[in-house]
Parts: sequence; C-alpha cells; structure tokens
Amino acid sequence: MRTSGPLDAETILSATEDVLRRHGPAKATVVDVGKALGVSHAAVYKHFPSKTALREAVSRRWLNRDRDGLAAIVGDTGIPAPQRLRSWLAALLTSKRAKAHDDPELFAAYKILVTEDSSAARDHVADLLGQLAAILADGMADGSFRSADPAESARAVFTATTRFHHPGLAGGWKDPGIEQELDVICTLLLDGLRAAPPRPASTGRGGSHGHP
Amino acid sequence: MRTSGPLDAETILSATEDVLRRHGPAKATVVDVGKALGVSHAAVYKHFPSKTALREAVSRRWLNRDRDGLAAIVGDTGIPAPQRLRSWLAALLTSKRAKAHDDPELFAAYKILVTEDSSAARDHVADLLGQLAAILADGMADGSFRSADPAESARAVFTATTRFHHPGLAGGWKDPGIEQELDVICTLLLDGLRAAPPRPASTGRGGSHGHP
DNA sequence: CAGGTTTCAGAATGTGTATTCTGTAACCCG
DNA sequence: CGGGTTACAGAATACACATTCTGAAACCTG
Repeated sequence: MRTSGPLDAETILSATEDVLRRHGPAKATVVDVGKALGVSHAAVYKHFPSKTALREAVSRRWLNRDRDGLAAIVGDTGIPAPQRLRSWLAALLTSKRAKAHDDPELFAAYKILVTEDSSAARDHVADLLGQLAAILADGMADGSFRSADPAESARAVFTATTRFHHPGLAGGWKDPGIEQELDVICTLLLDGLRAAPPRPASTGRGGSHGHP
Repeated sequence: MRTSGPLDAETILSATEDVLRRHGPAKATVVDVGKALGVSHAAVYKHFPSKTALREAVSRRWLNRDRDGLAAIVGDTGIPAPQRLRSWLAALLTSKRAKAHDDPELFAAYKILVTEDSSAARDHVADLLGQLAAILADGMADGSFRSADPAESARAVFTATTRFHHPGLAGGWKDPGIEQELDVICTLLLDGLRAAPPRPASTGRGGSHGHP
C-alpha cells in the first residue's frame, strides 16, 4: 500500500488515523497499521516506542487541528474580549461536537487519553487554558473585565463550561437547547468577570464552608 | 435470614442495598437478594416488576438521603442567600464525594442510572434544581441577587458546577485543590448573579455564535 | 547502520460451550 | 386470594482453550 520511499512518522500517523477511524481504538492493532502501510508491524516500532505512544501522537495531531481553529478567534483582536469569549466557547462546543459526531472512533481514542490522564490530554487542556487566558487578559487590559489573575479566571471559566467540552459528557451535546444553555452560562460568567467587586461590606465571602 | 412476618418493599430494598454494596451492581443478582432474605427470587418479583426497577428504587432511597441533608441548608433562612448558595454547593460536593468514596458500589449503580437517563436520576436532578431555585428566589426577593427566572438561573448554576457533582467526573473529586476551585467558581457565579445589568450599551450580548 | 525483516514469549483477546440469571407461569397454603 | 413456592425458556454470563497481538531480539541489506 505504501507508494514509495522510506517510512516516516507522518506517514505512519496518517495510516494509523485511518486504521483507527476504520476499526476504532478497541480493535485497531499495530499489525493493521503495518498492513495498511504494506510493512511488517515491527517496522512501526522503529518509529514509535509503543502502541500507546502511537495513539497519543495521532490524538495530539487531531486535537491540534481544533486548537488552531480556535486560535483564530483568540487572535481576532478586532472584536471586544467579552464577545470573543462568547465566540470562543461557542466554537469550542461546535468543534468538539463535530468531532464527536463525524469521527466517533477517534473521539473514543481521545476519551481514552482523558480517562488515562495522558500527557496529550493534559497538554491539550493547557493549550485551551492558554487561549482563554489570552482573551481574558485582553479584556482586563482594556477594562472590559475587572483585573484578576487571567490564568485562574481561565481555569474557572473552563471548569464552569465543563459540560460543553468534556468528552465524557459528549452524550449531552445533541441536546436541542444546548446552545442557549451555553449562552445563559456565558452571560452569567461575563457578568461575573465584569462586575466591580461589590461593596466590601460583609456580603459573605471567605473560606468558610460546611453546614453551620 | 428473614426474622419474621411477611415481606414488604422496605425490607427488600434494604436487603438489596446490602447485596449491592457487597457484590456491586455488575454481579449482584436477584437470586442473591432472595438468598439474603431467605426467600426464593420469585418472591422478590411479587413486589418489584424487574431487576431494573429494584435497582432504581434502591438508588432513589439512597439519593434522597443526600437531598434531605441539603434541604436543611436550603431551609436555614437565617443566613443570607449568597452564603447559603456557597454552603449548599460545598455540601453537595462533600456528600457526593463521601458517597463515591464510602459506597463505591452503590455509587456505581447510581452512575448506571445516570448514563441510562433513568427517571430516578432525572428526578434527583429536578430535586436539586428545586432546592437551588429556592435559594436563588430568596436572594432575588431580598435584593442579594438581581431578578431573573430562578429556575433558569438554578439550571445555569447547576450546569456551571457540573464538575463538582456529575458522577461521571467523580475521579476528579480527590483532587487536592478542589474545594478552592469550587470557591473560585462560586465567587464568579455569585458576582454574576449579583451584578446589576451593565450599562445597556453594546457590550456584546445577543445570540450570535460562530467564528466571524 | 538506518531501516527494514522474521521469529518468539507472554499478555490480551476471541470463541464456543456450560452454567447461571431473569422473568413468567402454573401451582400451593393459611 | 395475597404471598409464597417450584419449574422452565431464553438471555446473559462465566470459563477454558485457541488465536492474535504486543514488544523485544536477533538478523538481513542497500
């Protein structure tokens, strides 16, 4: 099946992506990948140390396509930060949902990474948090948002929108009202980010939890 | 094993709960429940139409214990709504985490209900949303929160805190910083709920999603 | 000697059959 | 006749055994 030349990592990754798409992460084997390349499975192991590493590399590439799409929104400093945040979160949902729907097998592979807490998944989250933080920092700089640690705020926003991007909750993305649901939460979060700290009287802030 | 008298639903539920705890939802059988009661498995079917119904009933009871504990916080109108909201969410995390940790098998049974979208799970969520809405309504009445539809706001707050109560994400509850993480999000949400609608100029509200 | 091959051990997975479980029915009994 | 029993069919599960897969090694070759 291989047309010419020596095997390189990119070629293997593409073949693996195809195999994964065809058979799914549960049934895809390294032998299949070799077969797709017209090569023995051991040849694949010359380029990747393990099946796991191979799967990770494929997912990484696949996830980076999302990331790069979202980066365009982050970089579009023409529109104000609050709107950009909204767009970014909506686009995150859209692209995740598209992946889950159009590429269920690769999505399943990604889910495995997340449950195994692999570095690929962690890095992806870190990338997204970085993008969020960039938007928030812009907004804080121009006064749209009140000043705070952009990284901490980014994590809060990301966590508060878990239901719209966590792969384990993908089942709920086909819900009809989901876009509006995200909209409501965006509004709530934007109000929270924008709010001036309330009159510093005792309005119940502070570390005390627990039932009194 | 049954000490006396005729079998009633409550007795069966308790026995089932024990069996579930011992064997887990995957291995527990109706025959086991019968054995625990000193009765044939068919006797159980005189009181419950199916194994699924039995599992649901057990989970319902188990979940209602959570709900009743949280209701105490809702009813404690002595403390201001914002603080009550904080306490309620913290207590929700605490009790869910306790259940996941102390009763892993029953928790697994509950997880099954959620993934199957059973009525027991839906009802439980509805109960919690009701409690949240009550707190929010109180806060709106006394001016702590700006006026809005309490039910819609409740859903937003509930969704925004998904990571702290959704059983599918229980793995993250042992995270050391989780209490603080919840705290940060509480603060953000409370600010959002409290915020006066910002100057009605064009600060980017409205239904437009998608990458521009 | 980079980049491929065949071969192999032990782990993982599949397969096909025996057993167990669910849910129903027909049957007792106090 | 409510509340229990045993008996049973078909679905689900467990188990033992055969196959396949992973990853490593030793071995070719331009």
